Amino acid sequence: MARSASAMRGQILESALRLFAVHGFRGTSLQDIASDAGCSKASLLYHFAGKEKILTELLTPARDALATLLDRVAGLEGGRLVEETVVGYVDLTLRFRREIRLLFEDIAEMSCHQDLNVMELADGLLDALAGRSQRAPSRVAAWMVLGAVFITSATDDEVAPDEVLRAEMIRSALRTLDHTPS
Amino acid sequence: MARSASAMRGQILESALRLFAVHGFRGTSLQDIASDAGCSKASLLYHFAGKEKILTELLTPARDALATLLDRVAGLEGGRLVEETVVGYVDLTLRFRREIRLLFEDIAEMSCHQDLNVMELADGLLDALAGRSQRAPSRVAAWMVLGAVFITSATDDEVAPDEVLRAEMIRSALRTLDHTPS
DNA sequence: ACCGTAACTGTCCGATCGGTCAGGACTGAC
DNA sequence: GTCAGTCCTGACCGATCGGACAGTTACGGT
Repeated sequence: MARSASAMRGQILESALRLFAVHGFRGTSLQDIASDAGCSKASLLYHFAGKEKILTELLTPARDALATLLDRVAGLEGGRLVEETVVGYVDLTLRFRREIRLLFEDIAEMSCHQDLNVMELADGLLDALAGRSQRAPSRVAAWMVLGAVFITSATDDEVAPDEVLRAEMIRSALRTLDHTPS
Repeated sequence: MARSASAMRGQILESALRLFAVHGFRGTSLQDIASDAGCSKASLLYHFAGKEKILTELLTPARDALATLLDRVAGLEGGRLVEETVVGYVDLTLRFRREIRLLFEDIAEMSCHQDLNVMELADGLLDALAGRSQRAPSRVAAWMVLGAVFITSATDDEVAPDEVLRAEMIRSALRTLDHTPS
């Protein structure tokens, strides 16, 4: 029995992060976390005020890191601003990969579980976007376009009128893919 | 009372799509849908074998449209392939905007509900990525980079080694933002 | 040795949710 | 009129989940 407060807390957070990243937040019960961490459910609620507080504590470091990045680039402008922001943001997402994954797991599980097998189609789309290339740069760029268009289309309409949004999404996507217009 | 089978079914699907897009799939109960559609929960389960079947029927048109697109570009290659795929994919996401939104609502709700207010930070990040510009093209491109990096970092590691992934994400993101390296 | 306190647990609870079921209401065919 | 079949419902059920609480165990200071 981990008789140190911080030891058990750490164990709980570790188990929660792993389980959340596999089954999603809503798909993981307190009992699941407790079993994995090797303690009782009541012990969870002794260390954390509630299930959401566990998630909060899990995501706080990422939030703080993002805030720090924004502070750092606050004084910059022009090319330096964009470059520093992009590099910082990429590094940040890679560092907090598991945290981001847990946010997506609910979607992934939802898309797969149905009879409609979306994953197979996503592979085909990825292939086409990469121009059937298997090279890593092409694959990465294809993934980025897939995610970019997907998220942007879910954006509030107020960002841009539909026609502008459409045109810019297409142009930006082609730029991402390093596609020189014919 | 809609005494026609198809009328009630349509009403249920419409209510479900709207509620799912606001509260997410898991955040919407059968009772919620029934109340909104103006029928009993039991009536839902008369028309649909289960909650998941409602989601399936809601997402099937989008799935089919994607499959059709992939079929259409199956014979193409090179520049034509990429262009057709991008345009088709963008049009498709815009057409099924609400369906996509429902997939993201679980994430959005999770990110907002906490004390950690991520949305405010996301605004700041968007601003920086857009180089503080308020022009629609810059804003759209910034949104795309935000989504692209976010999703790609959650990707399976097998797509590319971390260092390659990092370098390509940065380069692709800067291309997306139409940023000419200094 | 004693005691206060932190760490931990078993047990119970209310709420909610997805789903079942027997039966009522309506409609069209004959 | 009646009968079959579709449409719809109220009531109920089992399971699960997040959370509350009283009580127990272990430990550190004195």
